[in-house]
Amino acid sequence: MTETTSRKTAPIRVQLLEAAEAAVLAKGFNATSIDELIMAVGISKSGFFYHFKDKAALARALLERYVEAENVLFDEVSRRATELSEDPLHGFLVELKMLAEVMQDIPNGHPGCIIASYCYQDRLFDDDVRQLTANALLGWRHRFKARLERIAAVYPPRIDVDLDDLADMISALADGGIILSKVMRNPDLLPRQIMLYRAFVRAVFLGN
Amino acid sequence: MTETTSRKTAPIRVQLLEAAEAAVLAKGFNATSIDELIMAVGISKSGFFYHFKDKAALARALLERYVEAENVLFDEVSRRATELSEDPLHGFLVELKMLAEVMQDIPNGHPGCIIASYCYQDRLFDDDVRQLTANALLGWRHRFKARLERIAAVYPPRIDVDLDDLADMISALADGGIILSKVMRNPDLLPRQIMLYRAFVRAVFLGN
DNA sequence: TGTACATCAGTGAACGCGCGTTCACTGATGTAC
DNA sequence: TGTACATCAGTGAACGCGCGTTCACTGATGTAC
Repeated sequence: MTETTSRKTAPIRVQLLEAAEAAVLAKGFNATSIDELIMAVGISKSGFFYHFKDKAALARALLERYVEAENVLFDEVSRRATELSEDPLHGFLVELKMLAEVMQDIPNGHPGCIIASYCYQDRLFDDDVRQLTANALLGWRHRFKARLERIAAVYPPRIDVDLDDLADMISALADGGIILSKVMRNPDLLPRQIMLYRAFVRAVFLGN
Repeated sequence: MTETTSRKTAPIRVQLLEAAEAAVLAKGFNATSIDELIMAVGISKSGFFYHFKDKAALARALLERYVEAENVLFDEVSRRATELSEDPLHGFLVELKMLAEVMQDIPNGHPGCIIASYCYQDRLFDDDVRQLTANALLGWRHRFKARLERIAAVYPPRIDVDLDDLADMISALADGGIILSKVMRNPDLLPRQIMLYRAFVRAVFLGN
């Protein structure tokens, strides 16, 4: 009954994290006050400190929740894509298309990447948090590199590229595409960049 | 005698902007206090308000200075590259190589993009500032699209891509590459992403 | 079934400090005549 | 060359408000015996 879509009221702690995520992505961590979060959720200030020992604990919980959710999303899309195709290249191309569609379908565009936000405020956080962000990006590099290597074993690359770089490129284009979309107020720009990445992958392994 | 390399002490206003830029890229705008800037520069708080009517004026000046500097850099690299080659495609490939080298040569890696930073804190700023960031990205789209169109006139694209998207891709990869480099603490990641973009452009117009 | 205690999920009031901003002032340099 | 005034580039003290954090407390639910 604990739905991920959280029909009806989610636990206070989760409500706090949801309010915090939106605020942090819009104003940054420092400008996000505990006061505004408790007002949004309807508890007292001391109630906040029951759930988080201090503001730094909120920062860490927010990051962990975000990374976990992204990993679940990637797992899900990857699973659906590999079900549809035996061939590693075509499976990956399907996966990228699905990823673009997921981004396309977010009502007001992707709300933003907590890692990118934290990266531009990293002096506010301890090394613990910095390590978590680096590990998240490393994880995505490994995830996509593994897929690229399975492709390269079947389709020898037509273009000389480093597979680590090509794996990182998807993180770079996601973060960069989110920024494009947000700044230009055009949600399409992110999925379009992902489709461009797909065209590149196709060119690398298929030659067109 | 007013050197852009600013040997010997720059004007106080410029010193304030330099201190502010470093602080904003490390902690965000809200967490950057006027106190720390005046301590870095050695003036009193009222001295700050002589140069900027309020903190919002600092935000705007910082952004304008950053966009201007980037445009100067792009102009410079573009000029040097077109001098070296008549052919639009080879000129652009040289330009991208130079851009990667410039990024490579920054001592501790690229310090960060003010536009990306502001994008993740945009509720802190007025529409004036938001318009400036959008216009900067639009300018870069037009700049690179013009180059791509001149290439496409000579080298019909082998891969079906939208030239607006391909032009935007360089902004996306720059912003995304900066984030990769900062989070993973590896300055090479940004220039490597730019070289990957170069490989893609080559594939689009040359087929390999 | 009743009593004692523990845990959970908070409340309410107070704190001190850092922040952006204002205001009246100042000493050095530039300009008009 | 001397005087009057204006501008430039700041100083110093005070302000009030918002922030994160602490502390003693509480009422509802769960568990042991």
